[in-house]
Amino acid sequence: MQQVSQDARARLFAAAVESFAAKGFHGTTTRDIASGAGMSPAALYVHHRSKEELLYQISRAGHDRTLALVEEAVASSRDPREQLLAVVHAFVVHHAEGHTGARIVNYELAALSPEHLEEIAATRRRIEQEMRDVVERGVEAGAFSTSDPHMTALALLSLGIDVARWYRDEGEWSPAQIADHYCELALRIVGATQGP
Amino acid sequence: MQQVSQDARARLFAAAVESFAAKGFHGTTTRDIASGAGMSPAALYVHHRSKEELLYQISRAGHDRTLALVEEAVASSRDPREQLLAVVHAFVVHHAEGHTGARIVNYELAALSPEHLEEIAATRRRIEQEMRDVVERGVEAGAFSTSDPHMTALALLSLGIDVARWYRDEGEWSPAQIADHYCELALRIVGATQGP
DNA sequence: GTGGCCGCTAAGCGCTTGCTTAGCAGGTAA
DNA sequence: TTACCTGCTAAGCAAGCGCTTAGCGGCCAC
Repeated sequence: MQQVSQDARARLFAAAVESFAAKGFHGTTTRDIASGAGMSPAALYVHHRSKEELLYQISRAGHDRTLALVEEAVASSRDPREQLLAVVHAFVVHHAEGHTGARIVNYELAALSPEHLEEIAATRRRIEQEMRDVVERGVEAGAFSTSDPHMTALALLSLGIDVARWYRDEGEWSPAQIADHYCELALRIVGATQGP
Repeated sequence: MQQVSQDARARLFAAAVESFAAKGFHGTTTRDIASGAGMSPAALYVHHRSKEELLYQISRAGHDRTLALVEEAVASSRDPREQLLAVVHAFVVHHAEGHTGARIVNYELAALSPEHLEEIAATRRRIEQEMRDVVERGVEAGAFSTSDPHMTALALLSLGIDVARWYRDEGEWSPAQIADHYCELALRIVGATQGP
């Protein structure tokens, strides 16, 4: 039974992700979510405390995943140039393949309760800090050249986040193709000196 | 009376912009809009057909303004490099200063009726085409160098649009400062050869 | 002065919302 | 067989939703 219960919980979670991404938190009803999971409206409250709590869980999981992704990419090398390429590639692929979840993560923050928002915002700051550190270390090492590392790092994140907005599964580019091109752009953006 | 009436209409429009931007279309009630304009809920329907119609008017006006901005910037010079700088600067300043309206323009498209959405989408395609043309003309003239002008143009627009998401009035950079830095980034992104 | 008009509101209609409650099948244990 | 537990649903509640209707008050031409 535990297995079945976990499955029902996960189906509700997945249905909520789909619905929130397509129609937004306020545009989604608890009936939408329940019927998307093939259950009655009341079933939602067997497994989740409220609609907002469900949004929070989705946002929490999405932000944690993104932070982990970024940290892993940074840890994959000691060379700022390699770190930049790893972070940008992982970040862009994640925002393209996971655009459904990423839309909730980036565009439904206003629907979170103040307490939940503050907690999520702290994770966002850590993600931004990781990117800023990569750019700053590259500049210090003489591998990058930019007049404002802070804004440059923000632009790099911005570019990746916005992929979740415009990416379509049926589009002409695959997530990997976009990521490859964005890696080229990233090197230019940070003013990377000629490679090894 | 005409003057007073136009004023009331504009106040409702402005209140809707504020509310839609802060809470999203579905998160905003007609009572929010009316009270934001200092009027009773019924007053909204004296001046606007429906809540969706109001969103459409806001989206329509915002997209027209953006397209005009881009077209003017492109027309300001015959040199691709100058055109790029003019477009990026105007685009970024617009998305920072007008971030309230720009958020509705870019993130509330899903709430439009299918007919309204199609009309708006056509304007968006024209905006994208303008940017693509600038990049392609630059490449043809040998002023720019990029492996995929289409995706590069998309990245430039993407960078500007996302400013509307993260920009804060109380932030450390002014719209002009952001635009100036983004112009530098834009030249790098398109692989501009050394300037005159 | 007065009849007509116009911008606006008070009140409320029908419906949908998030969420609760009472209870029902079907499996488990003794 | 019986008593119980677990995962779920049918039904529905109070509140809030978009929008409508009937009518009021102040300004206008005459």
